[in-house]
Amino acid sequence: MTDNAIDKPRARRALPKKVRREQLIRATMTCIAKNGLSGTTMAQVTKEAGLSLGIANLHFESKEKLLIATLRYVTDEYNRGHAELLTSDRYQTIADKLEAILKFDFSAKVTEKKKMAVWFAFWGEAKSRPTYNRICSQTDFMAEDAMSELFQATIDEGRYQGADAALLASGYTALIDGLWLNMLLSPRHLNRATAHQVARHYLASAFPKHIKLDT
Amino acid sequence: MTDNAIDKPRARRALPKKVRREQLIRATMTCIAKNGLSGTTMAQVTKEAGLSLGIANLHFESKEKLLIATLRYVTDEYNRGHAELLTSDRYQTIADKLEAILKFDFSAKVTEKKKMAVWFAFWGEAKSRPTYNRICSQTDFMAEDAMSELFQATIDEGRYQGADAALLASGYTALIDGLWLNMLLSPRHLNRATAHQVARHYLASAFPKHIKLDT
Amino acid sequence: MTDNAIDKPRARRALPKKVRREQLIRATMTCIAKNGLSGTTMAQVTKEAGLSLGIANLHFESKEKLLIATLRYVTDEYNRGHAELLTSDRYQTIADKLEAILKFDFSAKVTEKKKMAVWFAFWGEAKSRPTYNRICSQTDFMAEDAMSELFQATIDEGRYQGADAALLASGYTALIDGLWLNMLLSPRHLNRATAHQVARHYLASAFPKHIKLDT
Amino acid sequence: MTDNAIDKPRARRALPKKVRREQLIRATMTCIAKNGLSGTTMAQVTKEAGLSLGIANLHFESKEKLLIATLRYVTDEYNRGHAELLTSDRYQTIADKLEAILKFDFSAKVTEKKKMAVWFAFWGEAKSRPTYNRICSQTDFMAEDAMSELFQATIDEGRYQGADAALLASGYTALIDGLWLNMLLSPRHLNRATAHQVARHYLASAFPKHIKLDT
DNA sequence: AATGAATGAGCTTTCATTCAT
DNA sequence: TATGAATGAAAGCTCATTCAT
Repeated sequence: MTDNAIDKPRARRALPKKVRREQLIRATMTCIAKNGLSGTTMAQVTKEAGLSLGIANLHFESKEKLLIATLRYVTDEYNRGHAELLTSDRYQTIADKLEAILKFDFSAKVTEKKKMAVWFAFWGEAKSRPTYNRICSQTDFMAEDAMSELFQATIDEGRYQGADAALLASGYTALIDGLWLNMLLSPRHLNRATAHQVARHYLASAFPKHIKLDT
Repeated sequence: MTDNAIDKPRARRALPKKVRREQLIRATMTCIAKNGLSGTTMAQVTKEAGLSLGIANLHFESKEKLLIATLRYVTDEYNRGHAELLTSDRYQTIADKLEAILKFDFSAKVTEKKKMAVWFAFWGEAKSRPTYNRICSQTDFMAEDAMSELFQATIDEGRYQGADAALLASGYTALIDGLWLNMLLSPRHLNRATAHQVARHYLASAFPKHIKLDT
Repeated sequence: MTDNAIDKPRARRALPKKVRREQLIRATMTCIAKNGLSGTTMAQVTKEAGLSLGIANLHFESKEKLLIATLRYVTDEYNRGHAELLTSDRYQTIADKLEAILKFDFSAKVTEKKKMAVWFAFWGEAKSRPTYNRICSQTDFMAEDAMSELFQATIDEGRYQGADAALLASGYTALIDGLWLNMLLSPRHLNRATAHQVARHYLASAFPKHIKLDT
Repeated sequence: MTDNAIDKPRARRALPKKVRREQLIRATMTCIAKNGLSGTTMAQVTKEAGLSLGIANLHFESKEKLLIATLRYVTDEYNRGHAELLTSDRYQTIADKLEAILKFDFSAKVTEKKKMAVWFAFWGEAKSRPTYNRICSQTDFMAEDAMSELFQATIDEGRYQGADAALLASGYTALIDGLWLNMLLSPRHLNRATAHQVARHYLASAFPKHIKLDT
């Protein structure tokens, strides 16, 4: 109702499907952040988008599909960013890559309130919704697997005795999830900088030769 | 004694009330775990409890209050257990206490699926529901504060150079939250034993003199 | 909205399920007669019954089930009446029974406008709705079979040469259906008495020894 | 000739219009047969016709008008065929004409499933839709009147004592309607040949000198 | 003349809540 | 205290119709 409703009065302008879809997904994100998953109605979403009630069903068939598209929008973005970063040859050293990951995981884009709100709203329902669970879990698995590989390379390079890449990756993933959750719900108590530092500590204590505490 | 005799008539009426409330709260937990927060209806809950539809409103006034009572039931139990453990003089050493905390946080009782499902269901909605947020956050804060104190004592005792108790507590809390979340949603991928081990690693790497890896 | 809404203002009186169901079915019949099948809405039906909107779904689960219950109410009544008549030992002779059938098929109760309207409303949709088709067809089949038997007995008794009971029954059923349809839609052009006479002619020309034209 | 040359530019525009209308009407018939009257949507009809959604409103103004045009298409065709047949001087004798009527009423063209489905779909709603009723009834009246005349001629010619042309016509019309209905809804139980035979019996028993049973 | 994205009234359905019993 | 039939606001969805292109 605020940002997106630029040309409200009788827009009636046919826009490309992709544009409308994104418009609606963004409105959905705003509504979920504001009112939660169950508190989000089609009427709200379309009003937020400055469009008519029927449009959401026209482009997404059902509320459920709109919600899933919204979740996918957020997870895909993360997955893409994460994968790009890990496969990029921009980073000369493993240490650089680890730093980049940390930076990415606590970047403004990734930790945008709206996105994290969407993320956790779905996670909260995931126990009873296999589809949500699948999408959320898959994102976690992919990230964890990728991190596990990177950690193994780090261990090999640094000759860290007795370090277990899989276990460390499991911990890193959980730590990130937990930090995001706490940042989202108690931003005054845990801000981005602190959360970043906490995660850095985790890596620094595992890979002291690669990650230093003072940035 | 006379106390009992006097109280009995009252107790007869008072006890059932408490029993009914707990009966309904337990049914609510089951329903939330099965159908999610928004998918839980008064009809389901009362059926699950084997009671009549009207009873829930009679004892809790509204669905919202029943839900909050259910959340409180879970968080209170954790808080009580956690506080008891930390203030107990059962544990001779700090190391024992740290071990006890780990054991507690991954005990069968605390990580019971039903309870964690309730926990995260409310967390998912917390962004848009101040009341839920308050209850969930408060639990986290209390735990984190207590852990911070314990970690400080550990640091003092172990003369861990440059260790930051608050930061470690922040990380521990986030890690626990993240591990619970992953245990709940991907139990096949992360079981209790592994999660426990991951958390132990975290503490072991921070306090190597107190926590050893091989248990 | 007229007949049934006797105690409209806040009835709130819990009535036996059977009573409510019949109340709703009768209201549905009225609405179908007035507005057609597709023109009948839950809001109309419940208003007609003088009840609240939600009540229909409470007692019938869905609109579709209410409609089917309404159809069944009409067909069952006909089936029961027809079967009773044919198995009754009230009638001394076959001729009496044939007369009774005629009388029944054009009785005020059977040819009540509301009922015939319901009947044909469903018949009109039956082509695309297997459930409607099944119920309507079954009613026709049962009547036709019963008539075929009765006609055979008539033929045997009257020694009507070359008469085919099945064919006559097929014709009688079709004739009745067609007469009802025309009575319903053009009551000024075809009234009950005339329709009755037309059917009587049909039987009289087939079984002149049993049925006479002048009644 | 010059006529053609002049008309062509006009014809080019005029013809497509008529073609489009018929194209849409045929698509509507298919949809009604498949999905019923209420189940037929503009989107379906235009898709079935392979045209764009907006086109139906362009050519028919509203769905209601398209539906009525479709009904008229079917009834007009019947009316025209019936009238042509009755006024034709192709038939030498009254008996021939009666035979021709029978043949026509059970011809493949008239009893085409799609057409009968349309017919009865409208009949089912006719009780609550005066326009539908008028069109359906008028068709019946016209046929009945014409048959009444023909039957009178038959009676006169055959000197059938006590026969009532109007009553017989009323019965014939109802019988045809009923047979069509049963053919449509239970084709396995009543096929065209049998229905034809039933109707033949009706005429044969009324006019034995004109219509014989063995064809 | 043709398109199809956009609109929004109107429908069925759900369900927290009420209250006569 | 307990019941569950009854209520009605609010939700998702459908679809005839409109109109910029």
